[in-house]
Amino acid sequence: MHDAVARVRRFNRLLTQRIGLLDERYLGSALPFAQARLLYEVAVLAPLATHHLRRLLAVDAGALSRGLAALEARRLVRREVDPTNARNRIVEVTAAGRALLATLDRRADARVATLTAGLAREDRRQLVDALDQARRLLVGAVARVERYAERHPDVHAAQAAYLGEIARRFGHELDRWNQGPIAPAVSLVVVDGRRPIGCGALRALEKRVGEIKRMWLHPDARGLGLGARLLDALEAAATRAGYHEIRLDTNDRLGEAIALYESAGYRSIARYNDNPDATCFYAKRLRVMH
Amino acid sequence: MHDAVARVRRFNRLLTQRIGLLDERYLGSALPFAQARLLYEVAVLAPLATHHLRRLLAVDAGALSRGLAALEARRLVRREVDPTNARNRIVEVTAAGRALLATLDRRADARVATLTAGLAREDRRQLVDALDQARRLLVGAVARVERYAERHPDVHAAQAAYLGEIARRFGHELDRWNQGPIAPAVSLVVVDGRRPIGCGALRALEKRVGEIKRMWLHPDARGLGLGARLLDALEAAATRAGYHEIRLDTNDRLGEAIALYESAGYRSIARYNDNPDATCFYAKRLRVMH
DNA sequence: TCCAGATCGTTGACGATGTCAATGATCAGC
DNA sequence: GCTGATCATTGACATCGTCAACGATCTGGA
Repeated sequence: MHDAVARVRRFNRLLTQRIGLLDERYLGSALPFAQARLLYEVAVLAPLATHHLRRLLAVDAGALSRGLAALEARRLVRREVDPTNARNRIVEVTAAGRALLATLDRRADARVATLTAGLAREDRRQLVDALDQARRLLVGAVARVERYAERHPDVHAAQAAYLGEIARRFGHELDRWNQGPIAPAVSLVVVDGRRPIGCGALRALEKRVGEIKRMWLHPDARGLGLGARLLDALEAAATRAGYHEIRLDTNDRLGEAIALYESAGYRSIARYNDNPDATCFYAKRLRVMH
Repeated sequence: MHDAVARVRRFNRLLTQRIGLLDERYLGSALPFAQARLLYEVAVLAPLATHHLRRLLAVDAGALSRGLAALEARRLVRREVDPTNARNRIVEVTAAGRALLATLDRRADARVATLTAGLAREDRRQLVDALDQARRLLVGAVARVERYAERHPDVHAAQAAYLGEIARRFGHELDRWNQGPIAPAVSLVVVDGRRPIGCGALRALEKRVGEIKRMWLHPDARGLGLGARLLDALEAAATRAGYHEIRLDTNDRLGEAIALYESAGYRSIARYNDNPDATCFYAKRLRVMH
């Protein structure tokens, strides 16, 4: 039952935010609609610089500035000047922000539960299945994996979201080893038409050996087969670049990523670098192009 | 292919307008979003009094007044004082309004076609099937058939929409025979949560014989099984009221209605009244309650 | 016949939202 | 060290939804 609600709400979120359904507009009016959506996205992506957030949400700079100011006035988010670049602002969600978000989440759950309460169990199952399939196919129809110039702002934004998510999940920022640019690289970006919703990079590790770095998908875009498409595209780029093998490192706390690599034929290997944040290492031989 | 587009767009409309998806907001910016939606609904429902439109769309009176004024300034709709009640305004769509709507329609079609162009034929079929099923189940989950007081404004609004649609499809208003109140009657209204989206009435024809009048569903709510549910509810009300038989008249130009009646077990009978607009007559014996 | 209360459309006011443009601070690259 | 780019902020404006006030009109009952 709760899983059903969660699945309906994923579709809901896809349609409301990525496209626009079911109007969670007035869940008790704790927050106006746009601010609630903004708070959700910040919670998913923070800590993050606002100009990256702007890219990932495809919103106007003025609107974002005012929206974040409104959230900050309510002490739901915090904006701080980026110490490494005084033009930028880093956004984070406060404890109060997370608490409010949890409340809104419960209300939205209850609303969807009410919505589907009138359905027989079997119909509810069918609804959820149909919504899931519709979501998968809609995203599949819209999403594209594209090669972007290495310095394209969308590349930076998606990679920053990756670093932000890791920092949030690990409770600390990645080691300096993992910060900064990773050129020379092929940068792929997953776009849903208007927005970057994922990324992945390829760089040379040794002669004929490439390395995959910074693969990330927006949480709302996971579980739809996009990860496999992105990985395919990275491998194809590696093959075209003449590599015979791809390696990558990751962390055992990133279960989704590990499952993806293993199902794509990557095998576990010994540590091949000094990355202090990595605990797992994988490799895959590529079919050589002729 | 075109059928696929039409089906996707029905889902689209359900989500954008009844709930809110896919943002046909800026189809060339010929009209702002709310005005385009209003023009569409007027075209589907007109000729209709604005206070009925207000009920059917669940919009604020001020918003509707300003929206219609904006459309009228562009000469897309016409508002005229109701000759039978000077407080009311009757809205109609001008030829220019219909032409613009057709343009917007083509653009939306093209947009959906582009959206699904990336899918393989089989995937596109699955998408359309999933969307249709999701739409059917969502509407089924939300829609209710309820008994309203005979003079409830929503009853009048839905019945007015019925009369408006007939007038538009027939090219002329129904005969006076079919205008005015039809009391004493049971009035059922199909509601989607916020709005009336259908109606049907039952009145006494003879002792133990009831008559169904003014069955209507909003065009966007057709083909989802709601007509059968409404008819069931009317028959149940008739049974409870002690009727042994139900009759109804209709017109052979209303194919959807005739198909519904026949599939529900109604059999064609001879003319039983003087309704000048009716060409077909049906009856069904009810199971007697004990 | 007349009057009180209900119905209806319009208008003003307000806040939220999206968009565009101007501004000033800061940074990157030559 | 200078020029052009990047970034956040702010103002201006139109759209939109909501609430309230207003006047015109109608309805039902005395």
